[in-house]
Amino acid sequence: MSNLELSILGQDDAVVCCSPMVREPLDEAAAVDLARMFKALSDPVRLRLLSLIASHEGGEACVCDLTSPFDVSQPTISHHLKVLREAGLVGSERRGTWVYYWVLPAALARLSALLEAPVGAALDAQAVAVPARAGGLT
Amino acid sequence: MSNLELSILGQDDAVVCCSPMVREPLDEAAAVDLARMFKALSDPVRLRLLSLIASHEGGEACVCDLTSPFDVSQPTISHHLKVLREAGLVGSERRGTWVYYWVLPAALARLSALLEAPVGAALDAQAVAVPARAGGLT
DNA sequence: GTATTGCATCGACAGCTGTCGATACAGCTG
DNA sequence: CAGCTGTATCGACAGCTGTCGATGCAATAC
Repeated sequence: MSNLELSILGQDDAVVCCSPMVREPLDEAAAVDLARMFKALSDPVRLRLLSLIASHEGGEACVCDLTSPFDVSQPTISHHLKVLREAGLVGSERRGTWVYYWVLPAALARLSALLEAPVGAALDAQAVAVPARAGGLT
Repeated sequence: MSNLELSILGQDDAVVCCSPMVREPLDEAAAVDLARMFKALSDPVRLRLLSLIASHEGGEACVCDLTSPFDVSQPTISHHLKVLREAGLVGSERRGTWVYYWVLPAALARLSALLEAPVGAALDAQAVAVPARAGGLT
């Protein structure tokens, strides 16, 4: 990974943020970047981990809180947490004996905004699931 | 998969919808279900396909429009479209010679809502990325 | 009918992913 | 110091994923 995390975390340029993909096609670089984040969300254990962390008191949880709810081994949980961290979705820090994880809301917000459909246009498109205007496509 | 798609599409029960995972931990069933959708978004080609479809005139696009922008073969595009379809993210229909795909906004909205952080609470949590309350942890 | 075009499916294969047990490391306790 | 507990890393391995060329099927054109 090296400094890959930084490039992910430091993403404040508006290239991707706040421009739902419904508006204009994603360029390849943005797609690669976003796909990496979605891939981190593509596992049930990681999704539950994320929600456990996010919903935990204080917005953070130590690994000791995150291992028992699952049927998988501790190394596996540690692996999944690493994936979430390298995707820029969570932050972590050791405090004494325990390591704490917390969600990085900006990352979730970025993904959420991307998927956020401009309700007007998009819903119209679905309402006419079989658009009558097929004529314009020939 | 068989009729698995239906169970995804027919999801109007409020179990998952509109309850961001920040509020309460996801149960395993919901996590498995959502992970399947995120997995469909976890590939750069599929993300770009989705945005090409969504941003295309009329909210739909035929496969002929979707093959040329990529460096991968036509069977590969077809495969990715199948993944998106089976994840319940897009719909498709053959009309004459061409097959058209369109985005299912409800599915995107569901994922978007899930990731939508209750800005107040979550941002607080990040603001204190190194919480001052570490004292309670020793 | 045959030929052609658009798209899907098949079979194969390299590479990635999730999982485990074993082990190493960090920090507390005595 | 030694011992213990909480996490991370390592190495291995089965299974999944993305990709391809070849092929099949559907609809139009001739």
